[in-house]
Amino acid sequence: MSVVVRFAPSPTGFLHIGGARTALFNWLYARHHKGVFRLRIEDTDRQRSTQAAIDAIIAGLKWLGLDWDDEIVFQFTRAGRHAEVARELLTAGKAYYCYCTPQELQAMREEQRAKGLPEGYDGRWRDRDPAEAPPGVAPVIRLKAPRSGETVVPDLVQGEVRKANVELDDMVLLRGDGTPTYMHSVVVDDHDMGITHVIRGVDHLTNAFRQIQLYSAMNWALPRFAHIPLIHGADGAKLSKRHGAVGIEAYRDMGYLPEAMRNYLLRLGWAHGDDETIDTAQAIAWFDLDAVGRSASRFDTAKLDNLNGHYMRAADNERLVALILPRIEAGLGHAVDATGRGRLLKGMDGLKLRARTLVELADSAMIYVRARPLTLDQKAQAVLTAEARSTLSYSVDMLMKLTEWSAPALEQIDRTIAEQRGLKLGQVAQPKRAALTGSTTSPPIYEVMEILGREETLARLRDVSIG
RNA sequence: GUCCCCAUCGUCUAGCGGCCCAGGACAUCACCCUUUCACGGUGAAGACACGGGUUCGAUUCCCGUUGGGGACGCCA
Repeated sequence: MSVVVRFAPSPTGFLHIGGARTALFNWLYARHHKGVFRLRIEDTDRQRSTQAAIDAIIAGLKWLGLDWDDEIVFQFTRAGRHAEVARELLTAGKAYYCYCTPQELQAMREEQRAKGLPEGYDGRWRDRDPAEAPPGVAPVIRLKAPRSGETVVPDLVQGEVRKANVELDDMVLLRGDGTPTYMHSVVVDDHDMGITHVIRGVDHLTNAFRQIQLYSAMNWALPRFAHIPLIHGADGAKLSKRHGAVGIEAYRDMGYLPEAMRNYLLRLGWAHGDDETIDTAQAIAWFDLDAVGRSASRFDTAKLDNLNGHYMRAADNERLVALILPRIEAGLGHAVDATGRGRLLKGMDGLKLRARTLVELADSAMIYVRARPLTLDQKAQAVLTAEARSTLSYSVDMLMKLTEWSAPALEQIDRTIAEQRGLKLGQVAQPKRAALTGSTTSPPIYEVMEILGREETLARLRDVSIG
């Protein structure tokens, strides 16, 4: 049997971390088994579904590099089919009209809770004659679920989870206005789309019981279920707006690489021995559901940062420059010219070794494109004492005589100066760093000088030297 | 409240009865490398929630307690 899985988000918000991980697991499972990964937008809630959310979800998946097969299925367009199945059930006596008003149901729940009973619809219209229907109430169609015995979810991750049927009530298939509920559409669509494996968050586990009852009523073969654990915030609570970034695109904006995100998300709830850095090709080769754990995990930015640093170091320099250029130009207030771009490209090797996010990378890259005179930060100013500035002006003289403008030659000059003046190399180099970058930390300063070029280097040095 | 699930270092996890006085990674600390900061290297500190069983032997199996999470909509 070839594998067909789906990611089925509801377009009521952006693609959050949990959804992204669910999508990733589905995608990996499909790719590993050479199956099909489908995307279905669950937009049956017309009030809350928005085009903006659909766009955000699609953009998020694309950014993460999770490509889906076939056309996207929009659940709402299938409402006719959903109603058809509900009517079929009605005809077969496996579903019935329920005329309860929302207020009535509300009162029912309150009473049950007060008595400590499990909450749910009590089935009062199950066998009642529709002739007794109160006027003016548009009935819903409910599934006539079994009242005894138990329903079992055979789950690839959770094992066999069982629940007594008395705990389950007759779920609504079609609303009073004739539109299908989520519970009903999911089953019909998964069946019609030939879904073989339903991989989703454990928050859907209890839904699975009711959905299985519907599969049984229709005599449809059950898909395999795999309910994966949830991702919590650093404080252990459910991921929410309080934790800052919620949408996956926020992580893109914070400067994370999609491959780093994939690797990080993969390791949340799934492991392959002691392996940590797992690229996508390796993940596809290794991923399977049997290695998915059952306990929830917390989102840890520090580890994401570390992984991101790793993938940035491995990333192509041209790609990195392209990624940070918009941010750099925004900071500058104007476009970066060819000279600047050339410097950025040459500087990448030194820069990317020191950054954990693209934002940090862009910030540190500013040293190559900033206009003179540079603004010096506090520490840089402290380094540039009168003595340091005079040493600097001496080095300007030395540098002007230099014929070969290369990092090794530039370093040799400072070694000579240090020796002449009885200073440590750092005492000569650090003022240069301050003058050339406006800061006390940067890539190796001779590398910076080489990339900046003779003219720019000398100009920046003169800006702060004395004499 | 009812039902379901979970429980190894601060975090992510390995472990599927003896190889474990528990391994790796991130974070932390120290040292090395070094013109700064990183990277890299070496090392340190750091966990089987608790209580009962089962067993010759439990982190691993069973029960309970505690703690955490999830679900209880004509939302998805």
